[in-house]
Amino acid sequence: MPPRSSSSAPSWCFTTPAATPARRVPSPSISRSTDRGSSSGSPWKPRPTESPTLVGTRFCPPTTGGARTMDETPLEHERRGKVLRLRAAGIEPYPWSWPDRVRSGEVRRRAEALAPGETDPGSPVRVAGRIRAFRTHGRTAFADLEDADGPLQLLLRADDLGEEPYRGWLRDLDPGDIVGAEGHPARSKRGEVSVLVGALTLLTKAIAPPPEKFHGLKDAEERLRRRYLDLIASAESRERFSARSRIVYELRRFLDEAGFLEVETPILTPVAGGASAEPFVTHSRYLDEDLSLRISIELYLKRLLVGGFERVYEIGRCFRNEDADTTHNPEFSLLELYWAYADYNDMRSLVERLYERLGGIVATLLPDRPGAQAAAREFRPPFAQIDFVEALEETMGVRGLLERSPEELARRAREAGAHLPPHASPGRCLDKLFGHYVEPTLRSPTFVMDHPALTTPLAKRHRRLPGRVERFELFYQGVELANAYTELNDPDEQELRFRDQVGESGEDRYAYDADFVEALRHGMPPSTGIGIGIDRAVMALIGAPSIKEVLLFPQTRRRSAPAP
RNA sequence: GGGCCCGUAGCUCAGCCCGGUAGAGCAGGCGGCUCUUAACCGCAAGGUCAGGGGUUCGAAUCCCCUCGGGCCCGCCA
Repeated sequence: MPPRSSSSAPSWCFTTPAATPARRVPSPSISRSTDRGSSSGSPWKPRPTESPTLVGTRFCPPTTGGARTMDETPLEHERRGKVLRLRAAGIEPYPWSWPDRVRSGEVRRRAEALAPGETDPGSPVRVAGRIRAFRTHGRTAFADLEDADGPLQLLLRADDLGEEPYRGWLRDLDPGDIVGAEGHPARSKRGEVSVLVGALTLLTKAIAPPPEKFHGLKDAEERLRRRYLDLIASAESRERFSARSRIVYELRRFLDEAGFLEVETPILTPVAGGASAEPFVTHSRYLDEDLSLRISIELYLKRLLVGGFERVYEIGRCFRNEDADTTHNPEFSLLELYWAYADYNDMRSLVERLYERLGGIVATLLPDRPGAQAAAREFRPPFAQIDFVEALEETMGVRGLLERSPEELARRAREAGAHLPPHASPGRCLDKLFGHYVEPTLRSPTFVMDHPALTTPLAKRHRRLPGRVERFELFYQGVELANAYTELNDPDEQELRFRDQVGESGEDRYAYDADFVEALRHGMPPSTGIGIGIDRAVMALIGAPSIKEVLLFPQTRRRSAPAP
């Protein structure tokens, strides 16, 4: 670390040569001219040979390279002119680095003890961030800087910075520019935590202006398409996505502590199985075969149970070539977990502890978000449990539902508003009925238990209840948050169910995975498995109304070219 | 796939019902101001009214089509 201080003057004083670190070689700043003592001739007087049009009309950029392009706005044109002027003055608008930086939180801590108008006499700090607002006030100016820790005011005075820089390049500074400032923690006379700046360095010139400083970016479409602007303008948005990252991080920690091993399995697969959904299909030139992007992770993870791994999970992107809406995106993140020698009761208890942990995390992360606070309150074990059939019969006011004819079930489902194909299976009808009558009523966390076997071909039959499988789904606020089974591990039954599915649907969307059946023949231990949609889990935990609020870049249509 | 709503300056929005020179604030320009914080004061500028077509003497405004987005319903474990 090179020496920072000078014996002759306060180290932060703008006009002191040692004001900036000696190693700051590739990072020219406004202190550059004084650094090198080039006192002859101000860099602010444009040299006529280089940019003649700067004389007289300050804001008419030079013609060389300054011509306004077709799709450039007047504002951007103006800012490009500033770039040229800065370069003409020997200031690099896009320097290389800004070492020894502290974040605004550090400054805030040091300035907290100060009285209004007081300056911390200790060592200077170097901060960096984007300028959100700029208030000039004659020979004093205020800039609102923002970095990862939040906002921080810069207090800039001509007396500190020097006449030429203050009247010169500071005027070419705009909201949206990224700057580095060196100076002392201070409080303004009004008490605002600030940095009393001794030297200000342009770190990145923004050509395009940021969103409006007070209202931000509201247009829903623009917020999705240009998420970076949403993030610049909205602390709430930044916190939301940070919270998502933390949720996934805590999820991994929880599972690792529980002894589960994270693995990675193929996304490009010959057969997209494990769920009923339309896959995206692509083509391998190497194999000269069509491959599907996975729609679930299930069948590969179960192969690992056959292979001897006893607790595995994967968190990964899955893809379904279907519509997008407030709860669906064509690509989404799925957690699947498989646990040998355990059953769905063990899994239920794991899920309770998991959501309890995550609820506590979001409550801490997002103290001002009602949805997050509600989640922390609600996800307290034990969660409610209801029996699939009992709950449905009670809500519908019908007895013996499982003994009703397929025709009656289809009729009742259609009466409930479901659009069903002519020969919809009874299982499908029961699913529809449950989705219509019961699911919307499940507001607090509720396990729906022991589905009819008809609705769930891939789970193991119930050990006591005939016609049922060992399965649970977790619902919260009417949305499914988890789906778990005691897994089917009988290879012959698995083969039959694959065949039934393919035959019954009459569609090619159900894929017969012969290789998976072959794996089961070698013996998969009794196991339980679960799938949790990460995006929906995050939505539930933070109270987001749409999946687009928890996806950084949700799928959007290509912007169309103007019609001819 | 069906219904409803939205698209005006870089950003946030008026104007649209009831057709008659397209407005404001922020941001940007010029000038002023040594403690402001949505700073303030003065001046000047900034537009493919999403795109195309139609009605009309005249269309941001009325009608049709297209594009993009949002919400609801449907479809999709």
